[in-house]
Amino acid sequence: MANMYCDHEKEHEAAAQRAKENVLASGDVEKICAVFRMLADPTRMKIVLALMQGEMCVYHLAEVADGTVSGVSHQLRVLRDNKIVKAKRYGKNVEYSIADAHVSEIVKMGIEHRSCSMED
Amino acid sequence: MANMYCDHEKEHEAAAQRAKENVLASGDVEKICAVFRMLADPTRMKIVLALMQGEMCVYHLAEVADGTVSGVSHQLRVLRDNKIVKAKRYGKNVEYSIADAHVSEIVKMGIEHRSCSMED
DNA sequence: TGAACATTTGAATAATTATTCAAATATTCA
DNA sequence: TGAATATTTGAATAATTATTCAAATGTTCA
Repeated sequence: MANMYCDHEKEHEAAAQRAKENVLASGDVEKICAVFRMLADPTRMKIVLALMQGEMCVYHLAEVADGTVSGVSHQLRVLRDNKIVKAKRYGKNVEYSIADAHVSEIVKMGIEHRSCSMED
Repeated sequence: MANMYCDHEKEHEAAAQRAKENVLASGDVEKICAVFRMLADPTRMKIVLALMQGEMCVYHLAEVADGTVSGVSHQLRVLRDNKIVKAKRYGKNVEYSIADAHVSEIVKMGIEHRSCSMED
């Protein structure tokens, strides 16, 4: 505490302190990560991007995501467990849709970020 | 195409079509995912949350993230490769900071999303 | 009821990735 | 130059997770 570790010790300590008192203190880091983890997989991302255009059932989602129905169904379960999408059955079919507006917003920001960092 | 797969066939087909013409067509899905993948790991998220309070060097980041200096350094490399953080050396120290404003915005949305879905 | 269709599930495999520890590199300063 | 400090790297291990295929479940309708 008393000894200087680096040139900007004081500023760093202060920032570190703020960080600890901030979100880190809540112990919610893992839960915040969970949202992002859902969007980190290409198959899941394709599913979400597809659902942002309208509700759909597994068959069409598999088509859009270019995967098997089984594989997409597995990911839909994960997405459902994590409250990213919701499901409703209509007869033989189950229609999926985005669970809440935040999800779409976050995805849109991701797309925007990508567009703006095109000059790699 | 001609046969009905489910009750809302037409709407689903239309949405699927839109999805394919949209972001999916760009082939950038993997790149969009990359941003989210960076934020999907607790250690990396803690690093980013810390840096949102101000620039810091590995030692303090390790302290905040409650990890080893080596482990945090590895993740800093990943974050750097993915343009999430940037580094600048000052003498013996290397100061890290958030690479661009989008990153902070996306993280904030994640935190917000978490806060709003507290009623689990 | 049972055949046909739509979707989900379980178990196994394969692939990805975070973490650890020891060693290497970089920088300052006496 | 060499000792001290700060950071990075490489290789190995451990853990997580996406995908696949076969089988099970749910739903309609003749």
